Amino acid sequence: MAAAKAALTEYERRRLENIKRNEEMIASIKRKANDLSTLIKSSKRKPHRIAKPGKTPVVLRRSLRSRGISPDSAQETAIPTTPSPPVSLAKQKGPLRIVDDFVATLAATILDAEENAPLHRRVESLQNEVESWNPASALSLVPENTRRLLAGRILTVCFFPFLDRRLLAVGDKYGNLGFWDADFGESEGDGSYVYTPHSAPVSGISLHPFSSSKVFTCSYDGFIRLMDVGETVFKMIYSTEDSIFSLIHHPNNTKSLYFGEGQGDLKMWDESAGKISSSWDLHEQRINTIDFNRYNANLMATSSTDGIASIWDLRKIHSKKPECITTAQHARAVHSAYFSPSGTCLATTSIDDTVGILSGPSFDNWTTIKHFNQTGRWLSSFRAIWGWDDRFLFMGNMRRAVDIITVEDKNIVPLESPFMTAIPCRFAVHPQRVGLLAGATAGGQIYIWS
DNA sequence: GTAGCTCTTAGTCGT
DNA sequence: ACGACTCCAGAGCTAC
Repeated sequence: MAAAKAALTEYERRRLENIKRNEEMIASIKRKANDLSTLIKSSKRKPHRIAKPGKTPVVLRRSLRSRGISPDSAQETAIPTTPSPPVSLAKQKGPLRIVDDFVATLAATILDAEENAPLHRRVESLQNEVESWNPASALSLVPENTRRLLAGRILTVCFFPFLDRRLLAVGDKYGNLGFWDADFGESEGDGSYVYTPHSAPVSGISLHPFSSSKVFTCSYDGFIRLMDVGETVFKMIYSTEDSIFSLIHHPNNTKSLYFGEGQGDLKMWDESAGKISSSWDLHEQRINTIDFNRYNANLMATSSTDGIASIWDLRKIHSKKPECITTAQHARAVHSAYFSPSGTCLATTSIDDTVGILSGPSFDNWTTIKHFNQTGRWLSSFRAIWGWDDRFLFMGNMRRAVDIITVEDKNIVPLESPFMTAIPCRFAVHPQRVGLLAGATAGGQIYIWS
């Protein structure tokens, strides 16, 4: 009890600090972008649908092609044999400045939402809401909640934790980072913001736990970048020759950023020290996901293409090749391993066509659920994610549907919609709002069920 | 042990 | 409506 109270106080203290900082930032950004803002307000044109051909610079705005819009500039059509987006500035090391008319709007949205968000959603009220919630009847999709945001296959989706604003961050194959503000004002723009901080697939997005204006991304290009919307810059946090496949903040120790690099390495970047402070060789092949148990943040789960999902105790991984608490051995590559909301189960997804559930006091009880997971090479692999309690899992279905798995009886109900024109393969649940589920496709679309 | 080849698969875009 | 193109996933195979 005492610990929980202390944690809350710490949380509140940090939030108040952030709010103060954000106020200053908003003022600063609004000052800096005053001309641009008036420009936006006075025009009815839609953000990011306008070409700016011929502009050179450090602009990180996406090309039209990669946005899924046919290119109309002579420059681009002149090179029809180059299907991939133009060689991006994202390849260079060091910070990338964001030169964009609309980033001020995005920054103000994020900073405002963060400032106005209730200090803490009561866990109990969330639980009451969850108990009476039933996905099959509660989830529906309407056309306004679908959008093609990016051109490439989406690998990552992430909700901002705002109660009153449905804001998503999404990463695709081309290194694009897209934001979709589904509650954007009607008359101005369409709530889309697209940047290109990377030159290869964006494999992970992690928001700073106490400051949503700090968006960390990792990529196959070997970079970890930090989009600090308050400073309108993509900082470079870390770079390596290997690919980076997964990224997550430690939920309590917010200055620790864990990421999976190369053939099975897990590294920890220490924000205070500004360097890598730990490195372990946990797997034989790439680490696809990293997750922390929210009721015992010393427990960390990894999933790897080597066919193994493991649970580690951070207090006991001192050596270079540490021992794990439990492993789930799949027949083939494991694409995800996520702790359930209560922290008592671990759900794994493998292309051996099973979803595994580890449960029991020491996670030694193992059951599997059959599920077709052969996505092929053009779709992102399926990952079963938990809903808002331990009852349901959500994941993709090759028949253009969302599969809702009831863990208790292993029953699978597909959720279909005429507005779903492609197979959703990556998902995110809203951390604060029960019944808000986002799915993303290989064609760059996003769907928000509610 | 590993480098190299081959097959699978969905969706977009251009005609 | 159809065909070309995508192409850093993963596995199984062969050859060294």
